[in-house]
Amino acid sequence: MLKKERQAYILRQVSLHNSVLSADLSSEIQVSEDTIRRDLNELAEEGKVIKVHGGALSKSFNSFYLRSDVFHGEQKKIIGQKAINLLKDGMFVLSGGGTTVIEMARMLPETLQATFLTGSIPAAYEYAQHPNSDVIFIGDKISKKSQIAVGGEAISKIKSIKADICIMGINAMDIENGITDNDWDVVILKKAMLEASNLKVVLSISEKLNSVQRIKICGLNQIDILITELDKDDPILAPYRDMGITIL
Amino acid sequence: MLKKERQAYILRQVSLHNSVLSADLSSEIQVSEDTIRRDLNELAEEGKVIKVHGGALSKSFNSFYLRSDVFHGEQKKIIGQKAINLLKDGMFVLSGGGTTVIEMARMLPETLQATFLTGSIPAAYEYAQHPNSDVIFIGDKISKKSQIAVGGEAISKIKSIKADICIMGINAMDIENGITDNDWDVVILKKAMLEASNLKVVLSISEKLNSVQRIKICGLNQIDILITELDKDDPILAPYRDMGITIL
DNA sequence: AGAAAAATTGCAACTTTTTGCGGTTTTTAG
DNA sequence: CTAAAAACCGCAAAAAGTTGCAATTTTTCT
Repeated sequence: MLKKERQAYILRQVSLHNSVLSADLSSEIQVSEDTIRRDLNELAEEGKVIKVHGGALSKSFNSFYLRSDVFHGEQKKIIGQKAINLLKDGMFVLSGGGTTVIEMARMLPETLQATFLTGSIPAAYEYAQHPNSDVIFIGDKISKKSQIAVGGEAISKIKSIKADICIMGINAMDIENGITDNDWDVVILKKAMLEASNLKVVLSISEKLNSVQRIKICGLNQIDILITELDKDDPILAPYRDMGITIL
Repeated sequence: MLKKERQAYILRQVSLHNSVLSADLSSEIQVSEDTIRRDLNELAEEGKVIKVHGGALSKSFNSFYLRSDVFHGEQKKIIGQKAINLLKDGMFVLSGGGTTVIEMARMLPETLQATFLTGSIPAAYEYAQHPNSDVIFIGDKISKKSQIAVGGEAISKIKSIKADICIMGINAMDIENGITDNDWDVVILKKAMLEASNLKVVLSISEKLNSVQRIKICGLNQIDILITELDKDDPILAPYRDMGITIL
């Protein structure tokens, strides 16, 4: 049995059962556990499974309990506060769904009367807690990984609107490649969100600056404002200011 | 069972019951209490549960909407279990958003491969936890009172589909007036949902039977199946059976 | 074609992780 | 205060992982 064939078999088993044991696979396809382990390592490297002691798990199975990113909570609150200052009564706000954005949503002043458009379940929930702001959910198939609506329906809905401001958390950005991500559906969605908004605001903890992921969302020239937890004169941010981005 | 799998199971139990006992988990998954304790310690370390003597508690903010108001939780679990038996692989399920429905969503078997369509934020969130089922959110303006999408956009989207089954919690029903509610937007939505489905299933704790509210959703002749926490031969249900509704 | 290079695979020795168990200490509840 | 339950500690065995290496297969290059 060829290596590729074997790995395809493993992937099928994983997606079928949500988890596999190295020992089982070994006896099923009659190769040593070492080989299975090496296969699992490769597949994990490629991000196709999650390897654990004794076997591997499917990605989707794991997605929901891998969250709880309360680690940088304080930094995200600082970012949220800065972002809130951009919001004014009457605005149409197109909003993404990362933890940073949700932190912001929790801190919104009750008096704000804005309309939030989002495809993120947690974000919609938070916005809906605010008595004076409206929430419009952009529906479609929900991506389990990120708890947001992705797909053509959502994209075309976004393309049909024009928001005052787009507030978006990101996964990676650097000078050379701009904003990047590793989830195709999310990339498409974020592109559409940026195009549909006048003012384009990006929220990011500094840790994510100067890192790159596989798929490009947009160049830095597309971005108007960058908000991090750092002071706006911090040297890390200088190159971004030089690119013409306003730093808050 | 792999360690991560076990911890995922524990997390699920915690979020389901708000608390777990080490001894229970130990006998459920057939490992020593020490192992459970170590798992709980790890999960507590990661901030995913709160460890206490004898077991662990859920972090209240882990699940993002309030659970305290699930007053008749046990009854709703009975109802949920009955409803789950109606769901088969491959089905398109149109789902409402009451607490009873959410209770059902939490109990879905992981192996179920169905597609859930809903406009309820909490329901979508719960459905999205299931690795093998898809969720499609029917977006529109979110009603703060009920955390569901209401409005023409949602209505027309619902009207454009045909689901196998509609699972809906209700607020009031009686023989004379059928199913009634007191929120105009919700009434419109539920009407559309019923029309878009082949099999129409209503979930209701018995307390809500034989009560009336202001606005009519539909007559009893529109309903195929009624699920309550009562035994199907309970005399309270007799008049509904006489109307031709299947009682489960 | 045929040799060199690279990749794949299984094996053995060794390390790390996981887990259950007995004994001891701490906590809880009456 | 006291007894039972739970937590903790250390240990040892089993399971899984790692590493280096040799045998074999596949690929590459002339």
